[in-house]
Amino acid sequence: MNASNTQIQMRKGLLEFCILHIIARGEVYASDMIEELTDAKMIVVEGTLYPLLNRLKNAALVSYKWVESESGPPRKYYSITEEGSRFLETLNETWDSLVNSTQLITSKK
Amino acid sequence: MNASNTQIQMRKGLLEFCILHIIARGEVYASDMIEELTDAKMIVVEGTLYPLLNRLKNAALVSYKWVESESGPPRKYYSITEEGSRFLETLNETWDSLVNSTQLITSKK
DNA sequence: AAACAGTACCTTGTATTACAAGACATGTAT
DNA sequence: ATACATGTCTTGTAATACAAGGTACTGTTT
Repeated sequence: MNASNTQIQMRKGLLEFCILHIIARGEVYASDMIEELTDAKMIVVEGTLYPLLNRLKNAALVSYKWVESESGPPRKYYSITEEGSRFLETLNETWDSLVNSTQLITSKK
Repeated sequence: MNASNTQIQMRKGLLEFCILHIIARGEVYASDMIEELTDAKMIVVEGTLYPLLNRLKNAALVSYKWVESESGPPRKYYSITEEGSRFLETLNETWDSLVNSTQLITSKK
């Protein structure tokens, strides 16, 4: 039990939420997402992201299309589906509630 | 992939943080913790809590003593250790950082 | 005393998921 | 050709919340 593992555990589940938000803003491919997450100090590696994207796609929360790159291999550009948008709304509520609960517990004297 | 599971995943890792906070405030036993978490709308069941308390104890972040109850079986009253207090401080920072990162991502237009 | 109910602690098995450490395939530059 | 960068994906491992039980102690009712 160490801080590093706990950080991973805390981040768990939040990634799905953040990824959906990023995709909801417009078409992006994996490296775009990693860049944005990294900029926000939310570290994620490829081995985490790709399976997560596949889960989202299998759940019909996102869709993708192949786009040829001008230099390099083709990319999968993801967009959010209607179902994904609805799901994201419930996640927003879940997150607000969770922050609220945690605030309540951790700020008590 | 459903909201209920995602809520569980989001809560994952936060429990350890919240439990440590509750114990840090004074001696409590399991039912006290469940009551406080439930009041704060952070659901947790016994099958989750007991293994978590054991992990914390094995990591020397908390300690406990048996206390006879006036009615019913004896209780394990937990307190936080010095090491636990230090650990909790790093978790506070981790949480702040995580909230900040999430805020950054989810509020972007 | 025997049976029951309430309280408190704990365990086993399952599902989920982040990560490490790779593999593979495409395009560009040397 | 060879090397490098880019992009997608897979396998195996570890961690942990939960469901669904079990065990043990105490007091109450029959």
